[in-house]
Amino acid sequence: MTQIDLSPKTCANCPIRPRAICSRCTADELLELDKIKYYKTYPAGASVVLMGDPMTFVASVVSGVATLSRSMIDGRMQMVGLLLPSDFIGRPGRDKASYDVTAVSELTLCHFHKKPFEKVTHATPHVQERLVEIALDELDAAREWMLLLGRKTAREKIASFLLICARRLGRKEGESLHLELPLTRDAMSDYLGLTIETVSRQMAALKRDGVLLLEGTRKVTIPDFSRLLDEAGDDSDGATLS
Amino acid sequence: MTQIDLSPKTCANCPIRPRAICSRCTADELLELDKIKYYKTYPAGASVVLMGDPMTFVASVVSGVATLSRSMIDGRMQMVGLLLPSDFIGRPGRDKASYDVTAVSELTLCHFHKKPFEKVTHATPHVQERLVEIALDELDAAREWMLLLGRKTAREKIASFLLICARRLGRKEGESLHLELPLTRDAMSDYLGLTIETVSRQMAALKRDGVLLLEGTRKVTIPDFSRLLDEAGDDSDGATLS
DNA sequence: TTGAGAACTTGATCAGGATCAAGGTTTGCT
DNA sequence: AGCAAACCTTGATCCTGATCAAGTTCTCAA
Repeated sequence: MTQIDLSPKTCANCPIRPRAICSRCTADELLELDKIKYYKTYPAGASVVLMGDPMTFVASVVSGVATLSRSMIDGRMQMVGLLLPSDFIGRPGRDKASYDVTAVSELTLCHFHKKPFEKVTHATPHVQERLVEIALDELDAAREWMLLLGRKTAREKIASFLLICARRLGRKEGESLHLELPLTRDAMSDYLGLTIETVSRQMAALKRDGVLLLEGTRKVTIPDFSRLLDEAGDDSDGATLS
Repeated sequence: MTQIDLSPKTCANCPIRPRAICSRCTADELLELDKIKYYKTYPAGASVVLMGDPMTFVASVVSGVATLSRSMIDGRMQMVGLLLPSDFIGRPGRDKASYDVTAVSELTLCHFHKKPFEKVTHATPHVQERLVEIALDELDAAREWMLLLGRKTAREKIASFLLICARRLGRKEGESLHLELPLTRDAMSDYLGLTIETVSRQMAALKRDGVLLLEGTRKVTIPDFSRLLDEAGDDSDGATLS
């Protein structure tokens, strides 16, 4: 019988997400999933799927960054989700993609063919439960984003974006916090419902006001996290760093 | 053994949504659900739950209209969901409300205590599957809304809102389509990320341009549905009326 | 029927962010 | 190293939708 690969890497690639589920999956289930998985790497800028495409797989992000977006006929577009390592891609029970999925940096995905994946997970309530949880997490993020898009000023939008990045990508170092932005200014504008010029100007303004330090264009240092929280205008109990 | 009430009303009140699921629920499951359900009516304007409140129930809308919203400390608020009859309220597996839920008109809900509800549904994959589906539907709606909030003009926002209402509440009558708006101008502005004045002006403009007819302030007639589709700037294959 | 409050409309002015335009930096390829 | 392309910044101007300010029309209860 084949040895099941339970190294951290494999575990992180379980499309039902890291630890939480793996700890509840039986060896048989893991073996089944192992048989149907395959890795694929996309260059920066590549399209993973287009809206309306048949979705024949689910996947999880191993490394790199991807975005979900919707666009209008005239070219206006809005990013509706940001996918970082360990995030899940796919719509159990749905046949067609509802958004464009694009690799923003070089992107490696761990794919699972959808049919066999669904067969494995279909009758296992703990996996279904995890899928509900994933969907609700995404829903919360989307609704948080609706507040941002509908009601926040440009400056607050930028601060909120930095906050999200800081929570997921930041590493603390004494009082201050370092992170590398996963998106270009252009992609940020798509995410925030702004133009690239406004993003650039507001970044400059936050720097001028000492909310952040910039090294080059992507490396950000936040000297005072609570200051950033204020700027984001956030209601949520986000005083803690995850 | 008590007679299980399978009248349309009860079926429509199954929080896992009407027919689709009930047809797959066993008699025992339905009986269990029946035991733990209770109805409650809220006057217009009443708060059903506030963000952060412990959620001790799930429910479905029997009649009336409710809204989900998030607000900022300074009072700015954004509606993040609209609940019409047959819609589901609740977050399986979550303890606290993530949004405010407010009755917009007189609202009747069919409640289920959460603990026993989860006990009934916990080990039944077909219910879990349905819950995934519900969550994904809401996610699609939220992301569609993100495009609206981030990229559409005021006029397009109004048209899109009318479109949504038309799809769910409209009744056809020859070429044209009648509907009664479920929200006040004020609530519309909260939904669309606009001010009440802008909503009023754009409604007037659409009327002036013959996209809609108004009888009083809530009764709308759409003489040409495809015209409305154009105005909404929608990409989706919405040529059909559900 | 009348009156009070809520809901809605309309107008004038203002401002935040978009648009247009030009120049500067970084990155990666040969 | 040198060049082109992509990426980013900054400035000037414009325009959509916000804000401020009256009015008008509904709704409903006494």
